[in-house]
Amino acid sequence: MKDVALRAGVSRTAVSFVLNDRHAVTLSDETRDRVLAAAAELGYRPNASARALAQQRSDWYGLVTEIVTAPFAVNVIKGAQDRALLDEKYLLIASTESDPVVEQAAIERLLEQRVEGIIYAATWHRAVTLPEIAREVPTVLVNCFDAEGRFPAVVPDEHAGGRRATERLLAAGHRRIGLINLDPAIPAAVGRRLGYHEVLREAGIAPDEDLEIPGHATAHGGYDAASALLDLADPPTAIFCANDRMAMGAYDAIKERGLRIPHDVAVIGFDNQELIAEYLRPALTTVALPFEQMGALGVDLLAATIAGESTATETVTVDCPLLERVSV
Amino acid sequence: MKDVALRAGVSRTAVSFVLNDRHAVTLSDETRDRVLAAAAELGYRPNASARALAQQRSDWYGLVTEIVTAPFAVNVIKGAQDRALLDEKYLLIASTESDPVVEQAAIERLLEQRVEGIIYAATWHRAVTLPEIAREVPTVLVNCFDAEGRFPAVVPDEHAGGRRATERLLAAGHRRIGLINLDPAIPAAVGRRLGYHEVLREAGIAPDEDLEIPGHATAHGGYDAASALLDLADPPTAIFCANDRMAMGAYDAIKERGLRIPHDVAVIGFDNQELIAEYLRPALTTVALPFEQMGALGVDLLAATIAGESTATETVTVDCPLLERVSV
DNA sequence: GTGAAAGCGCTAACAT
DNA sequence: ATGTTAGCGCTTTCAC
Repeated sequence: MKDVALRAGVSRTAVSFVLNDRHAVTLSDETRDRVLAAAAELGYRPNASARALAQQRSDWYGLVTEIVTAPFAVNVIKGAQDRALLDEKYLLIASTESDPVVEQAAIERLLEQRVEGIIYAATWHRAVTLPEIAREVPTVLVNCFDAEGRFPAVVPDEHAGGRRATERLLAAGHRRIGLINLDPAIPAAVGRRLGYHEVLREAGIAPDEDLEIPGHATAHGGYDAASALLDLADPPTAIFCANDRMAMGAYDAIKERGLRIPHDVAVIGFDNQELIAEYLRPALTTVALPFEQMGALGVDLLAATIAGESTATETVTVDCPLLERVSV
Repeated sequence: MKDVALRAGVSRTAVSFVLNDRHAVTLSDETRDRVLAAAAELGYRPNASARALAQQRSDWYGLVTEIVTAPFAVNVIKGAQDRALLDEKYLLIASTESDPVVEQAAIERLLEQRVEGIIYAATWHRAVTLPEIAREVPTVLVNCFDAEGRFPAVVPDEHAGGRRATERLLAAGHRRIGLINLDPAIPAAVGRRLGYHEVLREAGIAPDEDLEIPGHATAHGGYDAASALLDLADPPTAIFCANDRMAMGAYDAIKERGLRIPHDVAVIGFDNQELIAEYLRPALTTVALPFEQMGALGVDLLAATIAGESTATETVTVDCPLLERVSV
């Protein structure tokens, strides 16, 4: 920076002002141009650490997540990263491996880097408990929530998603709609099922216990559950699978019986796991979990929290859009 | 830090030494303990920026990749991150969106953060040309290579992978083996095909042009190609699909004809795209692209390059292991 | 509009 | 074994 000042024939102060677009003092355009030219010629590149030190502000957010398993995580990261960049904030990504010890160490590292806040993202919607040190800095939850509501959070609207899927099937003329659900203990299963019931009732259809199976959340589980459903004396003409992997298995069960999708049996999924939903034949209509958007909203919420514009316990609910393909 | 020194009743120098495990000077264990205790009590946390400034060393590597599309990217990130952590280096992840402008800006940002080196990872194996500024700092390529060989790189051994898949099919007794390949212009297609030919010839089987189809790299493409293959007068008894998505489509074509996998037709894939390979029914035997390992090796290579232990143009080739499931 | 000067938190000679 | 001291590159206040 000294070199730039020298070359432009001005003070370091002036350089600093120009480079940071400060208008506290007025600089002539000519001076500005000279400084900028000098910086360009010298290939000057500000040193982020020095700036962070001087300003006592890192311009970083930390994003902690179980990066391992999840194609989902990458979408949250992307959404958060893009949004953060708009504010010229950068994302430090730390993975927890779903291991409390690793997690603690990861957060510790973020704090050493003096992140201004933390976004804690889960790969499936659930309650989490953060290690105490996460409180040292503003923290928001994405796709998860604090059991005691101590952190702001952004979560998907499972309930509305369940409604949406069911409504779509109803709109296609189905009246006997099966539900292959997830582990009944998790928020996704509860919410989606609730929406399903609600919509059925509103349509004057009494939910039929036989049509609901809490499946094992894999293709195999979906296959087994769909087989059971299809072998019913009065089988459903449509199946709402609470995730795409199970829908994948359901496809096999349906095809095995010589039935056609969607002609004989309509299928609707949940998650929009693109590799599956898009490439299944026929392509799967499904309700999307908007991870990217959740990541972006997480950053928004974090920024608001840091700015003190958000109540400590605000929960943002985000809509799960329906992706129409051809399985309904 | 001053506070810690004060509390421990020693100099800041001593604190710095203890905290950094320096043995240049010998400190009594008692002093060490006192310092450590004071640091713990005060909840002292070193400031990474300050340290980076003072040491002129950031302890960071930059990882640039097209984070968007790829479930693959996440594995490279994981491998690189874990490996970097072993050296107490951290990863700054920047996404390019496959857009040169974004890419340039991303690298610029990394350089401002004074990363010590850059790992440039592609989501599919190909030649790339890096922006000039990437040369300002040691850079290695992962899953891609510089057309002019100016950067060290780690790439998968497509050729060996092609051999491995073909050998597996041969071992299962197949003699008529179809190949549904990728776009013939890309390294993956060239290498895998080469391996396939080689192994066939070694087994005394003349490659049959009819059995080779350059497919469109989607489930649809795989379906079409497999259909063509199966409708041949003398159809293959096994199909080597150059990626798992096409294998997914091939499954449909096979099942549609009332044939069973692997009994009537064996299928082997490539990529080990877990969502597909694992959940397909029957689960797909496939050759894995070891992204995680490539990420780790990328970090190794970068470390070596920085240390001056690597020739500028070294290319590390990494093996693609066979994952046995049940489709062969 | 400019320049001097202090300071951000830490490291590392060097002298003691 | 400990203290002193001079930076690292930048920001920011203040007097000019």
